[in-house]
Amino acid sequence: MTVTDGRLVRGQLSRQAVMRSAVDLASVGGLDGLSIGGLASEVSMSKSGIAGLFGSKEDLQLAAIAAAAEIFQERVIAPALTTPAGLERLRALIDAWIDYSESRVFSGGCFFAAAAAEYRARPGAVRDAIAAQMRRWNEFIAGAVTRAMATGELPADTDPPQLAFEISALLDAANDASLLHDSAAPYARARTAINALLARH
Amino acid sequence: MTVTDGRLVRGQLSRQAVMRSAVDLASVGGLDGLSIGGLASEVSMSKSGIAGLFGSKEDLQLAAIAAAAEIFQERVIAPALTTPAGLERLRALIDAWIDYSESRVFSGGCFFAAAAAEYRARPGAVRDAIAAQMRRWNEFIAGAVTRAMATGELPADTDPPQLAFEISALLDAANDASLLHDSAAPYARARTAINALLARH
DNA sequence: CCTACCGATCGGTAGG
DNA sequence: CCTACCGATCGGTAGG
Repeated sequence: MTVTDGRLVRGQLSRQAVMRSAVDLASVGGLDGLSIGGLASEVSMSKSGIAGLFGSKEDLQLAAIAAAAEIFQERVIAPALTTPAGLERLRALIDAWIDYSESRVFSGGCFFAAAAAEYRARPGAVRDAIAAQMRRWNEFIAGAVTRAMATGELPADTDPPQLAFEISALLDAANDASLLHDSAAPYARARTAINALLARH
Repeated sequence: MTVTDGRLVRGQLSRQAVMRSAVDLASVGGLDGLSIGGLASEVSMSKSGIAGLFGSKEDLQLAAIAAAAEIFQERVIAPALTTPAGLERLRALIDAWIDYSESRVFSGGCFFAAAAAEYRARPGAVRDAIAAQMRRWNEFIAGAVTRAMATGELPADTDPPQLAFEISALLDAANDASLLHDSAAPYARARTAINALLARH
């Protein structure tokens, strides 16, 4: 397969555009509510055109999780990595996440929060993939906390996984409440709580 | 309609049992995944028997929300109300909620956490009913905080809605992570965080 | 990538 | 509360 194969290039471009729509649809209607037919009409393709791109519905769901992870990387992780390690990077990470949620990168808010709530009690490959992403995210926050301890900006008795749990809890709650009540106020509450948390440490 | 009408009595008993199954199914598979046919086979009734009890799927969903609210009242609110108002009642409320989530009163964990995540981006009567229940719950926590301020157990500059937001964020995060990772550890993290929060105030 | 089709299930209703 | 049915949509496949 060469890069100059027109069909391949078109196929890849189309697949990327299809995935962007798939993730957005799933953030609102759920990964289970994401139907092959519904996605097909959203992107003006035939149902079997979509089916052919993925193979099965579960493959489509797993592809959506991978695509969402890429966008999360671009929007949240990458911007934070441009700042110096330590408390500044931890704060940049929190700001980037709030911006990612509040600016509605996905119509239904954070894709992973929605997907985790939907599949947390349904064993299988989809739940495993979501759990792996969530674990990565929490470990990334904990790593940023550890770096801020190394610079002396957070005290040596800080418990990184515990603080990461608390930070992600407050971020998720802001995402949840903002969507449920059509309000930006929960983001301010999360910022207030996280600032107090970091000031206390 | 008299209480001695056999058909009525049986109808009410059956409706209650049906609702209990409906809420449990919805806690795992979502309020949208709750199908009339699926519920029918779960309780060994005909599909139109279930349909006749409710009228429409949306009515079934709204009835499930109301039934879940009743069980939540029994399991979380009522036990807390047997303790004296103040910090003790606030702590009883938190303990009761953790027990309600951890003991899997519903197979999929807290029904409202699941329903809120599913419908928060889908306007309509179902979302409105869930939002109203969530608002009530947060106001109840805030009220308990206010009482603990009145007894002097929490300082006068405490912000009740802010503290209620933080407490419910930590509880929801424990429910989420416990289900997603099949672990009881997140409940201990939530307890640790909430204890620190209350000790700081 | 398409049309055309499969069996299964969806929400809902007629009629009893 | 039941059987029997309606049109629509589901995931998936055959064949091109």
